[in-house]
Amino acid sequence: MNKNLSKKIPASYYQQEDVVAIAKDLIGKKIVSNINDQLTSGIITETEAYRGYDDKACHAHLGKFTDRTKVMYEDGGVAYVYLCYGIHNLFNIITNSKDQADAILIRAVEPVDGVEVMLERRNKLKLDKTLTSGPGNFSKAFALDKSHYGAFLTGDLVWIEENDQFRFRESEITTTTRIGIDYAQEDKDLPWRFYLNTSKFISKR
DNA sequence: AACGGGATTCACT
DNA sequence: GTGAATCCCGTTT
Repeated sequence: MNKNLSKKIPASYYQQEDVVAIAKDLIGKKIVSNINDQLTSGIITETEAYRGYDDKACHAHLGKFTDRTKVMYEDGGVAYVYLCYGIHNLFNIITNSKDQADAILIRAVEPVDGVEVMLERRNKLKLDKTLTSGPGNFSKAFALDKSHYGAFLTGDLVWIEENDQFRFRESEITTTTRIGIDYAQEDKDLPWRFYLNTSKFISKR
């Protein structure tokens, strides 16, 4: 009774090699934040993979190492958060082993726990798909910002859980191209975005 | 010290 | 569909 209802994913999961496979596998899992004693959770519905050295869309392309990107080179299982367009905190999970600099951007979730808290954080009155779809919107609803740069996904602020109760078919996952990376030349067309097409909480179909 | 741009969102036409 | 908002950071001077 009441077993397996809360299974935090361990660091070894994030340290697997294939960032694209992990990005797809994260669909359907549950992401949780517990910030200022306010717990929010949701089902991951949309992700994008960014692959370290090779990927022209990745901030760590060709080993670029700066104050912003340095956490990407840590062992998998930490958060990489950065400010985009001066407004939006984008939340990523670093994967693979040290120095590989692979990352997965969380682009959308379907809210589960803490909807009232999310509404307050987003200055909204009613739940609709914009509450937690789109990477900036998700981060704001879950109160994830630059203060979580480098946070361990094995810690107590933000983590991901197995979600065995949530079932879906393989055909419910759409594989397509990433968004907002037109500068990445030929890599802009890599099929490294995944979303659960039966959810309405998707940034773009 | 200055400059330019971005893994976006929202309001408006 | 178009454009403004907004600021940190990486690059250049």
